[in-house]
Amino acid sequence: MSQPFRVRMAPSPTGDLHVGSARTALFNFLIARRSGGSFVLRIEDTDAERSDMEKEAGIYDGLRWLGLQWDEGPDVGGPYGPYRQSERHEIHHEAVAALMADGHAYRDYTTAEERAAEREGQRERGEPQRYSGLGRRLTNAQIDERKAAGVVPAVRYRSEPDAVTFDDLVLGSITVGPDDIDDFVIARGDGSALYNMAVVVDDHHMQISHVIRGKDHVSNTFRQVLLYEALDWAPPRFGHLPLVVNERRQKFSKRDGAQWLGDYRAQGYLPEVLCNFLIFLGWAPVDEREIFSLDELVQEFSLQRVNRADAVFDTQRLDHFNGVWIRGLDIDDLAARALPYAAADGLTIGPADHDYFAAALALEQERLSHLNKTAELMDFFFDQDLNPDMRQAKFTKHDPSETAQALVRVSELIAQAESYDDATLEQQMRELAGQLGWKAGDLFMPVRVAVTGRRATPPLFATMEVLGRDRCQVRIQRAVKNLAALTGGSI
RNA sequence: GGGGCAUUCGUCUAGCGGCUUAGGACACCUCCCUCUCAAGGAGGAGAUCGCGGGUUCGAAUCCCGCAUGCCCUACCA
Repeated sequence: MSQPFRVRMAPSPTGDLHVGSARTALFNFLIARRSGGSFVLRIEDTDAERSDMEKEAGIYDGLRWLGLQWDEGPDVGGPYGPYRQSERHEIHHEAVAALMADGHAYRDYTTAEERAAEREGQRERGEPQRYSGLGRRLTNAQIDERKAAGVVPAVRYRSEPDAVTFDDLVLGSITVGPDDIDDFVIARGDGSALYNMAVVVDDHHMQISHVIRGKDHVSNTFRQVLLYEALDWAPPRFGHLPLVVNERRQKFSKRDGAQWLGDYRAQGYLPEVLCNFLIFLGWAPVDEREIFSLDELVQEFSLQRVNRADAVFDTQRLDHFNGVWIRGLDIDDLAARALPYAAADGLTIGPADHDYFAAALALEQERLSHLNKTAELMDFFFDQDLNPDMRQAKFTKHDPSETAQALVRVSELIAQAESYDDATLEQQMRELAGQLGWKAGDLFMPVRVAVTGRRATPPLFATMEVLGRDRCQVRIQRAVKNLAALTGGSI
């Protein structure tokens, strides 16, 4: 990639970024950065009636969260604005007028009923359903009549019976036959430009050099190419990415659960992970590495290595990436990221508890699969009233009263330990197990349950060190009490 | 109905005419490590490269046909 590419991302304001759009944005971002070019954000809000500002913000949030900063856009401006399609009506209109002036487009006074009837007839006869140019054949008298009757004409491109070909950066050369493009509408009755028209005009005026988008746009591309020719503008290069599909190999939809970036954020995925995962949906590096930061992707990415086949969004693989990235995070970084999730789940961690939280989190780091599991994994570190259910200890080898006696010994040991740390604790507990004639593991499990209230925890002694002597002592006392209740008497 | 595109383990992918008994990763299974859970390590199972024809000394790789799938087929974007 020698020339700086000017690429763009043109989402509709939906309030959040769709994962498919996020992926398209990623590819565009990478191409721009890699070539030293520009990444343009254009909001395609022409269809929207209501206030889009909030929905627009959702797009910004998603992009920023992923780390895909744009160089030009509605909020940051740029030399080719405005960057909101709804503010470009006049520019579109000029082009539509030009097309009409030189005969490439015409006003169509047919009615919706007439067009529907034509389609219906074609369908019944088993013919391809295409607009035959009804409006071109209306006589002046008919047109006057309709004008008088209040028919508001749409503007249609006047198609010629030629094949259209373009060379796609990903798909290669693509051709559509002469009969397969009809007189499509480029502007509504009210004069506003339709998608294909608006896109061509905007991309041209914004000097977009490469249009990289989803494969679902290839059929639009033929029309757009025609418009570029009619307008006598040099078209950009096109590159169509394979689609991200669900398990059933269809386009992602609401039925497929999480389809918005915000969903993934809420589920505790790291933005780095989304980038890392998404880029592998349709692209692979030259070697067999799998973990890439955005910066590394900028170095490695190449359009030539983009696939043509659609890719299934595999959540298990996403989860795996999340784990790898979480484990790779520096503990302070992880703590800063996990804190909001923990707080959202009701874990109150004041500034004074920060170090304690980080120390505990360090123990859970390799067990944390998603940031939103933080509280679930760590609440026992913060539960002042933890009241361990000792039945979890199972008592397969030693019954509750025996276990209680052992815990009393543990409590004494804790009280006397001159140094309350991982190594000392382990050494002394192993000694105690020996004195008791227990297998070490058989002693550790009830202690674990007593001190954490659960069976699955980080390594026991490191956990006890972080919890601290007092917390452990209190919890073991309670455990002994609970054990006594289980046996129905005292010990 | 029409058009376009695609088709390598269940999934993401490597492969670009011989180096391939088709490589890696996720998930799965076994074992090791081990105080639990993870993480990690070592193995295993899993793809006649959609099917059928060609081209070639030789094809997952090139060509043709078929099948299947997806996308598009609006005065939506």
